[in-house]
Amino acid sequence: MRITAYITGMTEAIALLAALSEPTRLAAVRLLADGGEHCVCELMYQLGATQSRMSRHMATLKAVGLVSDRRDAQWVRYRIRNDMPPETRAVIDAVLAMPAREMPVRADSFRSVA
Amino acid sequence: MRITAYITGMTEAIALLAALSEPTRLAAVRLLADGGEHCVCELMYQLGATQSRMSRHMATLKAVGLVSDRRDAQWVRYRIRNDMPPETRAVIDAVLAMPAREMPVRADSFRSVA
DNA sequence: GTAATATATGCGGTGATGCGCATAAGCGCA
DNA sequence: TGCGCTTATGCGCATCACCGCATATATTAC
Repeated sequence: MRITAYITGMTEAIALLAALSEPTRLAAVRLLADGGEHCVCELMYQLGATQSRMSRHMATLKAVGLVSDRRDAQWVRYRIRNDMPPETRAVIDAVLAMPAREMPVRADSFRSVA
Repeated sequence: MRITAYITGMTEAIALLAALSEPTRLAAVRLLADGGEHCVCELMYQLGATQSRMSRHMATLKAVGLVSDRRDAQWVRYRIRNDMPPETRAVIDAVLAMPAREMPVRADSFRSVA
């Protein structure tokens, strides 16, 4: 899904889900969920990501309205936006409440019994 | 995101989000959210999708454990799984609660003020 | 058996996405 | 002005996701 939602007629829900469906971005949101400000350098360190990679992912999160950024000297501090629609916030909270468990190998990948 | 979660070490949350971040799949989940059974032919009609496309999307939703299917004569009836983990169900409910509004053109796509 | 209906799947094309690399741009300080 | 630190971005590449088309499979009816 194209997350460049400025042009396309994309639904907010889809933009939100697409933004969160990337592991590094979701991990960043998890870190930012403490409510504090985090610079890119800290995020890349915590998540083991490249500088350009982390910068771009944060730009994506910003584009969909999940985070805001603020210049502070050399640093750019990102934080979760507190003026999100409550429905959006509810989705994020629900997602973060999910255990970080891996997908189990499902025994019923074949057709379910009637 | 690769949703073929049987091989990769993918997080449940990521698999769920990736599955829901596709417009047709999310729309299908919306239709199935009435709790009833819906065959592929009905879904493709309601959503204006091709047969193969709809079939594949439903297979994806099934692969991540969101829906189950059942053979009924020529038809395959899909429904929302009722044995989902409550955290997963909570995410779905939160997503479906989001208004179907389109992404607004954000005036603050540039840097936020300090 | 054949025909009709419904669904799944192999295959190839196409565009989107995520990445690294290099470089530009912003900021403070000497 | 120049240097160091931090972040953004242009570019090309590799991969992946989604698609349509054709075909296979499953089931019922005749």
